[in-house]
Amino acid sequence: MTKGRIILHVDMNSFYASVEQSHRPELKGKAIAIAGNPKERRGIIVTSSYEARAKGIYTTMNVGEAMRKCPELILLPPDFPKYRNASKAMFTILRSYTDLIEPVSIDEGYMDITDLSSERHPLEIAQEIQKRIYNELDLPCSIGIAPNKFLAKTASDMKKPMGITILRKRDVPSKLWPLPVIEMHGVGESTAKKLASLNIQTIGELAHVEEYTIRQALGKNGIRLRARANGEDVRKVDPNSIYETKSVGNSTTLPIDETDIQVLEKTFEKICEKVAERLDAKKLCGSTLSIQIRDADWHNHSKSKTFQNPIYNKNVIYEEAIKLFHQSWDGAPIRLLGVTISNVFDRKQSVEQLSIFNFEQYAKQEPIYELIENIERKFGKGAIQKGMEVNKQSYASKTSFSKDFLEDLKDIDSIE
DNA sequence: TCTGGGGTCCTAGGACCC
DNA sequence: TCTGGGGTCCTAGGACCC
Repeated sequence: MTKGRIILHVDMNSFYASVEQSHRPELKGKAIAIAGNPKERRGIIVTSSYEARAKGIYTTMNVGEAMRKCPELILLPPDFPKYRNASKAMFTILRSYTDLIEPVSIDEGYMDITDLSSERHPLEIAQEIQKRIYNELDLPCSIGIAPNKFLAKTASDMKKPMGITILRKRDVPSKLWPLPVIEMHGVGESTAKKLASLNIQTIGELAHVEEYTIRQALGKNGIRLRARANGEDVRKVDPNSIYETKSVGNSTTLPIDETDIQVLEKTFEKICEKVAERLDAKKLCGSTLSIQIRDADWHNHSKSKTFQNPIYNKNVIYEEAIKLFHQSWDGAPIRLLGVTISNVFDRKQSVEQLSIFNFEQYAKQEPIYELIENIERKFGKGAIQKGMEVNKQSYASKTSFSKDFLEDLKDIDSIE
């Protein structure tokens, strides 16, 4: 029997819009929205104030349409550094209570306050946190208090803005079960449709569905959703999850559905540069590269390749991305292009994982001396000169460095 | 209501190994 | 010569979330 936990979910209310209003008080009480460039088709509403929402403005809405619907709407371009600062300040307040904090996005996070609750009532703690975020940062938030993450998240959603909601396990039948299943986190349009075909409309009906039935329809995910519908969730609050990046990507919607290869290649160049920049900032590299293509009808295609050695250099990423693109593009107009590096890990570890097979990929990214140094650090001094042998199981064969190899190294030097 | 850009996790089939 | 079952890795695509 595991001990019961007390989890808070802190959710900032219309975060970007609230940050703007806190910086410019004259915007308070007005319909404002953070949006991309209205002249471009990718100009959409990212966040809007509650005043704007009251007039029918919602996230992903096209800016042009939003202005038609609400002519007095004040549009602001996103200012991410500003939002990141506000986010940091918010988490600093949370961290003054416990280190058991798991940020899930820029504007929300979980706290495990089990150990604090022996001295103070959780509600009192939540009230103080909410008050501090409001008084010190001038930002509203909602907080959910529950025995697990799912219920805490659900609770924080129940009263907005500036709400605090307690959701106990015993409240599940009365408060959760009557709600339509689409309200549940983890249930989107597609899952709701499948559930509807099983005659499941409410969370209560999902909670009581037969195991075999739900597994047939939704697999492992169905079993998990059913557990959540019963208020069960065993996930721990994990403070390290933010440090465990799985992938780094960048994508862009083109101004028009594009077929011009020169424009597409230029776009890839920019995207790859951004990906490389962000990998640099995080000191990461990754062994899998994928490209995304979205066509005019919103059909997505992806092509990916996994390399023996990790990549991170912008030129290498670009070269390989273009190769994948030419292998998969049929010439149809393209709406969106994207590039993602996954299977990422710390660049320091890349020496450890350095494979001599197909190592040119790696060599192109490293100044020549650093490469030799890395190889010798891993395989011992003089390894290259000796023409060492490396056994690679998956190929069940051996290879060795030769004089030719060393000649090749010289050429690689010319690559920036 | 016609949809940006950042992600995560899951599934299913095929290749390959033991 | 024809055959099983388990495990891992890779690829393509889908669903979901903020």
